[in-house]
Amino acid sequence: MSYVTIRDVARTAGVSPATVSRVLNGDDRVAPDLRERVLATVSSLGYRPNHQARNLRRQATTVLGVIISDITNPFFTSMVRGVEDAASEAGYSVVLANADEDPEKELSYLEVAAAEQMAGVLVSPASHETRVDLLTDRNIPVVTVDRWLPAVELDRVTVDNHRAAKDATLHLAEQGCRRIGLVAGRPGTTTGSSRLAGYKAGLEQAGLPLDENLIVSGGFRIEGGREATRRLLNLPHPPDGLFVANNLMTIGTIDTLDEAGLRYPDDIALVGFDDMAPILGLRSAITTVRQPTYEIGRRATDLLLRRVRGEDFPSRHIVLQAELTVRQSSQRGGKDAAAEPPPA
Amino acid sequence: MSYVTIRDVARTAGVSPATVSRVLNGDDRVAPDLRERVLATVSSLGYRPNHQARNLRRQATTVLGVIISDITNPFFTSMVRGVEDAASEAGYSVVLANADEDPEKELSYLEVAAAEQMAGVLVSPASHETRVDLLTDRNIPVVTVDRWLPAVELDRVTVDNHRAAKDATLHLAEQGCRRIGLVAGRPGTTTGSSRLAGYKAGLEQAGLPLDENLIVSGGFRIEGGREATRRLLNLPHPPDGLFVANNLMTIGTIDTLDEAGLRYPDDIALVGFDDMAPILGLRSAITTVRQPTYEIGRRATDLLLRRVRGEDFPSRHIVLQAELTVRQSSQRGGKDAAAEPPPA
DNA sequence: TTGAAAGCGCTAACAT
DNA sequence: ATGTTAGCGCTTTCAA
Repeated sequence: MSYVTIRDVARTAGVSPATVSRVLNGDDRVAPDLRERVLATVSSLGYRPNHQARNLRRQATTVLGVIISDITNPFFTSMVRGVEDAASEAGYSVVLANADEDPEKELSYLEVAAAEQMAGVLVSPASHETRVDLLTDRNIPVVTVDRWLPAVELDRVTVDNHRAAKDATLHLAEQGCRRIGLVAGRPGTTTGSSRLAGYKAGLEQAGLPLDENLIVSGGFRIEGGREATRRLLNLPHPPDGLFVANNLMTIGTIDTLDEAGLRYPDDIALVGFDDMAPILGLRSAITTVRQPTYEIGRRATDLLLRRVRGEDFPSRHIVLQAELTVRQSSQRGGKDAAAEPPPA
Repeated sequence: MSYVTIRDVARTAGVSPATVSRVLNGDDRVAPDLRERVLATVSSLGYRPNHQARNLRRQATTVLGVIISDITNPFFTSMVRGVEDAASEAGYSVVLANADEDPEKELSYLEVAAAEQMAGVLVSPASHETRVDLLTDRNIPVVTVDRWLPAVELDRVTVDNHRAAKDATLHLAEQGCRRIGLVAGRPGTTTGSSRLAGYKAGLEQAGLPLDENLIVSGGFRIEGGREATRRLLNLPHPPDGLFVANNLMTIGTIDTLDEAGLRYPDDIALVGFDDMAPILGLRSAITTVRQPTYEIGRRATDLLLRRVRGEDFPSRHIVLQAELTVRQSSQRGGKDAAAEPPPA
């Protein structure tokens, strides 16, 4: 209401609004003296451009949206670093929205992104029903990260969840586990089902029987991990190894094992998915499948920016590799396993 | 370009744009049959309002910004939950920006917030020089959270850092520590200096001498905590107790202590600031000062929304209490201290 | 109760 | 090289 507009600058500098606009947008053909005068006026008046107006006129923004399924998960916050670096190099800014694994919240943020005409959006879908069409219908490019939508043909960046889960399962089998339990992820997400499928493939390749009782979902949340682990421990034939399908659930699992007085790997071997910043990798020494989180963010953003710039190409599926990092929690029988007991 | 505007709806429904606008904004005085027709057309055409245009006209948005100083810090992500709940109840959406403790990044997000004309902004300032004037000059309400700006009179929500740090220090003294080290926070933040001051006050009250060598800054980051702890351990007279001024640094400290083969509380008593989601409180059993993160987010947002709605009142300083939660890492001499050694 | 018209701040086509 | 003008999509007086 009472702030400086491009008109004010123009009047004060004694030029037309168009000239001010040109200077501000780096248009070459403006006389040096005028440019000088405009710039001086801009800073003396403290002029700040109004993006809403600019965007409305240009029909384009330089803001990228990231709709995250759970902001308390370090996987995403670490990924965001990669997004921000890639975006800021290209002159875009990034705003985040937290869907909190709630399809309704997610929907409302998709609507915000559409209504705000964001230049492009990165989504980690909370379900298979995620309404990305709200964006694509408006020609707003979308790239899915981490998870993807089977029903929609879109660019995506993921890790090879199937292989990683199979590796983890095989590793447990190699350590001598015969009954490997799975604390599974959220049903209705591709990560959840790929890791489940990889687990099954691992069992098969190891020649171990599949026991459905050994599979319990923890919904990718800490509390879910806790409950799922309790259920598994209370089984008539409890597992001798555990593969936990994400980092948050691993926290819940560790806590439950401690509660039950079970030690890993001695009483039960343990492999998690995703590091927890450096935390899980620390003194807890949990074997985990490590994802290249920063890289995921960068690659997804690079892809998104190409779409934003109007490039047209068949949809790309970038699949990065996740690596099993073996630490103490899964190493059985080795004399090193209990070599360095953490302080009480 | 090729999407549905209010004009299209108007034309198709056989009314004027003004009428469509009225229906969409819940204006009473529209004939029921027209309202009916408009609504039907809106959904059949798949019309979505363009916020940029609306905001430009109204000179107001319903988006709140949160500029976070470090998104990988669970303190902030947990706080954001409170922000989102309070905002969505009031019909506002929330976008986050990560300043990453970098004043330049922070500045660029302040500019984004101003240019996007956000309704209000929550800021946790990265330094004392944070340019909130970019917002306040445009009459965009700002509330600072966690940290505040001494040079600017603004609403703020913080915890009583001085008292909390004093309590932590006194607790260590009571456990028999005579040389209490401080892994201090970022200089140039109020949290950093309040916790430092509280530490000094605690020493004084405990009758312990102040030794400047025992104070090393870790800049609120994991790596900083690691380095600061190393420096403290290498002192000619190393500390027998450690107060670490935030959660990320506590991770670094724990790691360094482990590396050095030092056990806590046996070799050195340890108190951290902020829980790390539930992680630090888990089997690591670190004594911490716990902040009411969710509450901080809620209260700050409630305050911000009152300003957004135009309420005028003297600037409020809400100070919440942080509580010392005593766990094993600081309890010396007690027989319980090493009762439950975590599994290797 | 409804419509016509103006204008939010900016940019871009057109004119000079 | 610079200015004039129109208009992005929407809301809101004002008039009818």
